[in-house]
Amino acid sequence: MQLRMTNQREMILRELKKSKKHLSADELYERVKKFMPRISLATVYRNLEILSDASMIRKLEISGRQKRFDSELEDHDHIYCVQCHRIENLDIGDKEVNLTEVDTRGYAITGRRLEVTGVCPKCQKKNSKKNAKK
Amino acid sequence: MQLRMTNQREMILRELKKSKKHLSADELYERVKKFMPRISLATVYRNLEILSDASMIRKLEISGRQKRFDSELEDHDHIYCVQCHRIENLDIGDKEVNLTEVDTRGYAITGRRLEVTGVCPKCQKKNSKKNAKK
DNA sequence: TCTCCTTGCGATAATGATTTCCAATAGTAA
DNA sequence: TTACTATTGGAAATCATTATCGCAAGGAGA
Repeated sequence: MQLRMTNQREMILRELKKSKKHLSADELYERVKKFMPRISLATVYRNLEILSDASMIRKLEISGRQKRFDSELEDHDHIYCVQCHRIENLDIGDKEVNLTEVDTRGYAITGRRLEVTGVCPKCQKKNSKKNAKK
Repeated sequence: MQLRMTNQREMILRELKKSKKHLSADELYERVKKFMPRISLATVYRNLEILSDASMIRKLEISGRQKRFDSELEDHDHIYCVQCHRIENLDIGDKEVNLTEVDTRGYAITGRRLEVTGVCPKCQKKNSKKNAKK
């Protein structure tokens, strides 16, 4: 099957790259709709799937209900707020675990990442306000 | 609120511990149903939520659509088959990244895990058969 | 024991995210 | 132009999960 770079597809890719964040399909839909008011949410889903199959973007299978997509193709690590579900990149420098020393149970490794969970500064602030009220 | 250890709750906990795998709610439902044919899927969901709130089990927020649950409470690492969605534990020994040396962006850290993705031995075998046919 | 109150149950409806279906449209190649 | 195929928008369907509801069960206290 031959891929066509349609306007919709191009716009989706462009907006994802522009944001530099880990957007969900409907967040991206809201952004793209500003330029293409008639685009369908199904088109966004469809193209995110196609683009990640074609390795032009990356699908993050982390964190709860919604999938998130990333225009950064390199493996990198994430920190994830358990409260507001924000995901941010984590720079751990050269401290990564050397997998060659680990028993990987016969798997053919395709990727790796460190997922750290926690409460982000914003939610911490929110929580301390709440607790003060009580 | 006072927790009662009902038969259903006990059975769910027992089956999860017995399996030593990372089961989804409906997989667990199928197992428990063998002993309690009248149990409701809602009860399984409800109790998995309650048990993980009570820190008696752990909810894994990884891998695709379904949540998975684990009776192992300690933080540990996983390897995940991108093809059949199997999850297994990964023992990386003492080679873990020391987070105190990492900029965690002001997050209050609650957990961490290394996620390695790959193709499991079974799927590799399946794939080589397929390719041979072609 | 009887009564009140709370917790938990099973069945089912509702929800939210994602996927599929389908008829219409738009690129592409001869 | 014509024929073919990929892609679209919109709506319906699906899948996992959660909420609701009426009822049963398990104390606690009179």
